This record gives sequence, structure tokens and C-alpha cells, in this order.
Amino acid sequence: MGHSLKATINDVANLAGVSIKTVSRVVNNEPNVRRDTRDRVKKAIADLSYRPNVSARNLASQRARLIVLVYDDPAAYVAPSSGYVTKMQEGALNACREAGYELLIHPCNYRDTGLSDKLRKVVEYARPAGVVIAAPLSNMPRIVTAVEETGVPFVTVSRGKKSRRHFSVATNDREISREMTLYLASLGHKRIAFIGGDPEHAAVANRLLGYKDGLEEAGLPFADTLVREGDNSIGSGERRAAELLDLDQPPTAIFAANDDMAAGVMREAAKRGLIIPNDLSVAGCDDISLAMQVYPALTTIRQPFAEMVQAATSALIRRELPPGHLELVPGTLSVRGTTGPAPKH
Amino acid sequence: MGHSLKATINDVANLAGVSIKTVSRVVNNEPNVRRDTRDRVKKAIADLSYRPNVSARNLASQRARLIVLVYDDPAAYVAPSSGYVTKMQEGALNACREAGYELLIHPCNYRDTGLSDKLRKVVEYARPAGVVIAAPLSNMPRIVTAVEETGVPFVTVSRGKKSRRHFSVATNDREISREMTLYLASLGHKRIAFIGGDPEHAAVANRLLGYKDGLEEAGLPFADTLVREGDNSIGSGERRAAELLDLDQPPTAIFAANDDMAAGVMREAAKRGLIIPNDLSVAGCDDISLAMQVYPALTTIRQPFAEMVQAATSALIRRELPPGHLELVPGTLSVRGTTGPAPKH
DNA sequence: TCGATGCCTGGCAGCTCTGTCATTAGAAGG
DNA sequence: CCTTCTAATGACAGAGCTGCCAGGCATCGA
Repeated sequence: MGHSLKATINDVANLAGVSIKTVSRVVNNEPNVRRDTRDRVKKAIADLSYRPNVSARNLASQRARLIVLVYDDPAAYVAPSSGYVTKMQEGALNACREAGYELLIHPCNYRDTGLSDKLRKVVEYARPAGVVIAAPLSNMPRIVTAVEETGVPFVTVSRGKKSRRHFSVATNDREISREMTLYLASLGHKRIAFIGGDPEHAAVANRLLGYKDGLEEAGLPFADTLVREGDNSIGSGERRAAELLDLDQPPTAIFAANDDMAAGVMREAAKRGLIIPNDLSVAGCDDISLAMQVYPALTTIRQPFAEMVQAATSALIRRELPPGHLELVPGTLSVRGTTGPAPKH
Repeated sequence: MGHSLKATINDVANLAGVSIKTVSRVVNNEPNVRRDTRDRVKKAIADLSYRPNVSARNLASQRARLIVLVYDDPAAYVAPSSGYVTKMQEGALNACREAGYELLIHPCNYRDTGLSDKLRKVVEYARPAGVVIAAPLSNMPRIVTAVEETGVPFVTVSRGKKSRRHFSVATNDREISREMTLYLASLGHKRIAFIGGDPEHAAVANRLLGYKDGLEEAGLPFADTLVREGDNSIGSGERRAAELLDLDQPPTAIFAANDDMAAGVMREAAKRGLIIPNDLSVAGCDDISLAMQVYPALTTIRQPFAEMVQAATSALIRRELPPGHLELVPGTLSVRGTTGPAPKH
């Protein structure tokens, strides 16, 4: 019915019989408006189905109601990739919609050498209210510094270590990796291998530490030969698994620092006719959708990506960013079909 | 060095010794500016590292340089899902960046009954230059109508059938499904099953037609029992595969209308100890990242999602939208490891 | 020589809001 | 009844840019 398509604040003011300033107050939930005036304005807004013009608001208030989400999109360089991107977007969108903010997504390639400059440009151009930097980019000093230098408030998500300088959200990587290792040990596995990822990613380094913690706590020896470095891709999971399974004393369980590599391990096992979990247990980390798509479903560590990014985004919008504060969102073990008791001999 | 953070058009005009209007002309690549004037302005812009204020531009020109991308996000209702979302975003972002536009993503759930109203609100609020509606939402009349009624230009992507009313981009679903069926027949398969999806999705209906075309062309009989209806999820792929493999005369090849269902078929085969492709050939459709993640890698139909969305988005930005025009982006067969010669007996 | 034509350039209004400050109304106090 | 204070409201000036129109200045043909 209400055609509109462009009622302005003036139309609302006329209809309600008040000044545009009062309408502005109502729209922005400011105090000092009488109850009945407020109701009258609200009715007029509804009748005209008035929506404030975002551009005019941003221009007048000198700040854009806009959050930029910066993340690494593995699809750009590693052939097949996963669902963590949509998870993050979901979290950011939740927080933005709630507050009437817009979200600008900015996928990028962490290996791009010109990335810092590009990011700087994007931020200076969009002039957002804040920037969310997701892992693994959040662990790259040059990236963080580039954003920091623009002077726009920002939050990092999933950093390995705490920062003195800015607000960050992370998960308890080390702790939960320890738990996974202990769980594997509790199944009777004595030779548990670990496939790490790019050591530049702090989260990955923490997972390795957690693995060591777990071994120690279970009274198992740490062996260099059982630790390999992949690049987070399925292919590297396959290759590292091949190396491990070719050992004289191959592992009976392989814990990969992300799900893609775990899937690679499963592929290699399938090639060799190994039955999972009877002959080999496999565990991953991240709980991306891929984890449920493989058969058997992958035992993994659920990373609450959406929640983490949502927490980061709303902190940004609320402007509650005590520098150096680390917000911890705990992960959980997700035990599914790829882990089982160690083979008898 | 140029600190800036907020040089305005006035600063540039002063430095270059021209009026702001001339600066505006240069920024917008308008004609009728002398060569040396243009160069002088460009230099001033560079020196001050001036970036036009998006809000001011949008406000003054009465149009937002913003595209809304509306798509169905399966992650919301079907547990595990796939990479077509990032593909689409990639295409849309490419087109937007090129033209200096922003992209507003709007994932939604196609089963949400209040979706039309929500979309209407989003569009009226953001007032974008255009809306891209991706499949399967583009096949739902109530969705398309809701967007149409806002009066904002829009494009649908991957519709099954041509529309008289608006511009659309699609792929040659029927044709390419026919080719896949012919390919399977050429491997010697006589009983080729088809698992379709939600019949409300026009693309899926077309794939069924292509399957029939292919059978006919190969001189194979069409059998009702070999056609099943899934819901595009992995789970439904498993269930339908179970039904098919329990038949007295089970198929030797299964062609699923999307990759998730094909992955489900593979899971069911693995459960039964069937070796793919020796005992059973499996083909999918979409070529999402999952297709490369399963083992063996899935033979599928590559759907150029990114290209399609990119084409749609730039048409929107260029405002070249002849109503009723159908832009066809061809798919291609991607033969990988899940298809092979039919078993001997 | 005088328009006429066409390229360049600038002036100015206006897009829709918000921030600041002024003003009014109403309550409280003497 | 008049002051004093506070809550409620409004007037007005921008925020930074674009659209429209007017004008200046060569160039060209008659």
C-alpha cells in the first residue's frame, strides 16, 4: 500500500507535526523526547514506511555504519577449500544486522605481497567504523600494522598470542589440542602423529604445543619423525600421510592441524586400502563442513568461528575495545567416526 | 607521506587551481576536460591521496554504488554444505571492484516463509543500484516478484527457463546433462539412474530433461524406477542410493543432480564395500570444491558460477539489461575418477 | 567583421541527514 | 507571582559531492 520508495525525514516530520530534528531523535533512540511525541513520530514512520538514507546519515554524522571483514580465502590459492568463510560471514552479518550496520567482505590471499597496500586502500576508501581481521591474516604483523596505521578501530580474530596493543578474540587452541591428543592416547594409541601447517600461522603453532602437552600428560614420548609440516591443503595432507605411513613404525593415529589435511590423510589411507578407524585413526581441527562430508565423518575440534567473529564485530560496533584484552571463545571436541581403539598389534 | 586521511574535493581543487566541479569531472572520467588540466588534477589527487567520499557521492547522485547479492545459503538448513557461495561472491566482487562498487551479501534460507518481506525491506533500506538473485531463489516467483516490486533493477542467475520480463543469466543445464548421460552410456552403462532434487528448482528439472534426452539419444530405455527425488543434501543422496542399490536390477551408474547428493551416493557405496568406479560409476553436477575432496575425485559438470554471477553483476552496473534477454554461460564436463566402464556382468 | 558552434570551466543549488546551539514549555522553588 | 532550572523541541549550518545551467574562449564559415 504505502508506495513511498523514498519518504524522507521531512515527510515524516510534516505528517507527525514536528521538526525533522525530533524525527532524527526518535530514529536514533535519543533521550529527551516526550512519550506521546515519540509515539506519533513512530506512527508516521510506519505509515510512510520511512527508512533513513544511509548515505545521508553517514555523511552528516561523519562515520560510516560499515564494518569491513578481512579474511584469507583459501579458494584463491589452494584448489579445494572449505566452509570457514561462510561461518565467519555469518557471525559478522549477525552482529551487523542487529545494529543496522553494513558488512563489506574482503577476501584476500595471504601470500599476496602487495596485500598490505591493498588493504590500506580499501580501508581508506570505505572509511568503515571498524575492521575485523580474521586468522590467519591476524597473525601477520605487516597486515595488522597496515590496518592499524589507517587509524580505524580494528579487532583480530583467532590470534595465537595475546597482544598488548589491541583487542582480540581467540580460541583456546593449545588447550583443546591437548585434549584431543589425550583422547587419542586414551584409545590406546602409542604412536600419534601430528601434521602441522604453515608455521607462520600462530594458531597452528599452538596446536603443536597442545599436542606436545597431551603427549607429555599421557606419558608418551615425543618423536620428531612423527611430526610433519603441511600447507593446510588436502594435497599436503595426502603427501605427509604417505610419508608417515611409509615409516618402519607407522603411527596408528594421525592428528592434523586442520580438516583439509585430515581429509588428505583419509584419501591416502583409502588409496592404501586402510580401513578407518580400524587400521588408522584420524583427527582434524576446525570442524568445517567437509568434516561431515567425508566417510566416515571426521573426528575434529569444533572451532566456534561464527561466534568468534560475531563477538569481534559487536565489540567493534559497541566500541568497547580495551586494548590488550583477549576474549576467549572455547572450542570443543567433536568425536565422530574416524577415531577408534588402536589396532591390537 | 601524504598523511591526509581525509582530503576533500576542495583541497584537490585548491591545489590544482581549478573548481571542484572540474575535479569531479576528472574523478568520474567525464569528457570535456583539457588534457593538461586533467593531468594537473590527477597529480593533485595523487599528492593528497584523495579518495572521494562514498556517502557524499551516493547522496548527491541519488544512487548508491552498491549491489546486493541475494542467495540461498544451504549451511542454514542442510547440515554440511559446499563452496558455491564463495564462488558467487567471488564473481560479484570481481565485477564490483572493477567498477568501484560495494557488495552487500544477503544469505538467506529459501524455506523461510517471511523471506519476501525481509528481502523487500533490505532492498528498500539499502537502495542499491541493483540486485543479483542467485539460484535457487531466482526460480521462486514470490522472491523475484518481491524484488521486482521495489523497482530496483535486478538480474536472476541460473534460471531454468527464460523470462519475458527481466534479464537473466543461466547455464545450459539440459544440454550438458544430456552430454553427461551420453558419456556414461558411452562407457557401456545400460542402467543409468538419476537422482533429482527439489522439483521447485528449475535447474534441476532441466537436468532431468537432459538426462532423458541423453538416454533417448543413446537408445536406452527410460525407467521410472531409476529416477529418484532427493533434497540436494548429502543425506538424501545416501538414502536414494540405498534404494537404488537395493533394486533387483541395480544401476551401474548413478547421475546425481548435484554434487552433495553424489557424495552421499559415494558414502552409501563405501558402506556397502562397493569400489568406485569399478563396481559403480557416480557423476555429480556443479563442481563445487567437495567434488575434489572426496576420493576418488568426482566426475561432475562444471558450473561456471563465478563467471555467471560476474556477468550478471556487470550487466547491472553497466545498466545494460534488455528485458527478456537470456545470457548463456556454458558448463563443461569434468571427467575425474568416479566414472569408468560398466562392470562386465 | 559578426554571429554561430563547440569545447572547457565554474557557480550554485540540492541530496538527506546530524551536530550545535537557541528557544520554549513546564516544573520546582521561594 | 516571579525566578530558576531542566526537559523538550526547533532553526540552522554544514557534511562532500553531483546535476544543471551559464558563461568564456577559440575556431569556423559567411
